[in-house]
Amino acid sequence: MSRPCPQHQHPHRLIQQPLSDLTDKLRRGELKITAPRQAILDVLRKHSSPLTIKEIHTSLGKLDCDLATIYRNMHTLERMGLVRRYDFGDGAARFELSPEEGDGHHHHLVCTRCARIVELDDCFLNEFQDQLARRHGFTQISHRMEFFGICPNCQAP
Amino acid sequence: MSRPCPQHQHPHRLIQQPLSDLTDKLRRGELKITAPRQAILDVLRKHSSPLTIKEIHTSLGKLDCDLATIYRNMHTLERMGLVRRYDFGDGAARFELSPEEGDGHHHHLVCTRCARIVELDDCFLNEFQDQLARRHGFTQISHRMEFFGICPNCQAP
DNA sequence: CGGAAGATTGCAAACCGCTTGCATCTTCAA
DNA sequence: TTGAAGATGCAAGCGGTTTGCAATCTTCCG
Repeated sequence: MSRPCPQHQHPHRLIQQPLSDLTDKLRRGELKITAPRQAILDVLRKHSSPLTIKEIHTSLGKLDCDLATIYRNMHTLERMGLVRRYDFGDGAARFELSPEEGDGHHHHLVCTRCARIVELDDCFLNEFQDQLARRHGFTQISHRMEFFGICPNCQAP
Repeated sequence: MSRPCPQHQHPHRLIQQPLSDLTDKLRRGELKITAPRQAILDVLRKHSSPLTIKEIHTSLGKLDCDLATIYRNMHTLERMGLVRRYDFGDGAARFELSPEEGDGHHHHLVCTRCARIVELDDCFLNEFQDQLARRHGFTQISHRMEFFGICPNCQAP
């Protein structure tokens, strides 16, 4: 069922291609960029929406590798800054390159009928978030925010 | 392992005790308030934080009932206004009485080390949310927002 | 160069949250 | 009284995720 993973030929070959601007962090860490990892990052970079493991696996195409490998690598990449999201309501984790902080931080508007996702480009919560941290004595503060509704296509005529 | 459910004695007895202010909706609907449902609502009313199914099941104590019954009732109660949340990062759904809209709408600040949850009492997103709906043509819009950080107790000295 | 130690992967089994099919029981209405 | 509708317990099943293990590859050190 699963075709041979290219990993079999060159398992730990260090790949020196530049990563996306969002993944400089990854380079700074001591992470070996193996073929499956490179392929996973390529898929994530190609899509603007957060992807499930299954979607990533499907998108790998010829670079197909074992599901367990993807799951394990998502944990590894998460430690390096990848964002894991559970907020889409179906119980499956979704991943995206954009870090919670800094440039590229954004939120989504999700249609609850057809699952269409609209990217929102500005986040206005930084100041409020900082106030919150001071008020409650929290550090390393971050947030998640998603909007839900019914998109124009899905509204009954 | 599971002790006999009290349901066995009085399965569909209508219980007429007043529900919490948040659950007037439930009364208006045509929902039979059975013993397991009453017990579940009691547990939710006793806790200020959103609870997982497992936590609810544990809290039921002597009113213990089958897990499948809780799962089924959560769907039923959800249709009546109960709020299901997936935004706590472990993939398990959590439930709370407060509805998404109207009075009682609020968000949380979660400690990522000890899971302590701080309730935040004001939500300032309604106006922004309405703008968003107009701009993208969405209807029935709602949102989820959670903050994460490390609480004072968990910060290294 | 050779070989040990560590990292990564594929495979299969297990785990966990959740759902569903079925028999049983209660309620409610005819 | 009788039958339909709804709720529950039980057990099996499903999908997403994790884990144990052996094999393979890289790195490092003698």
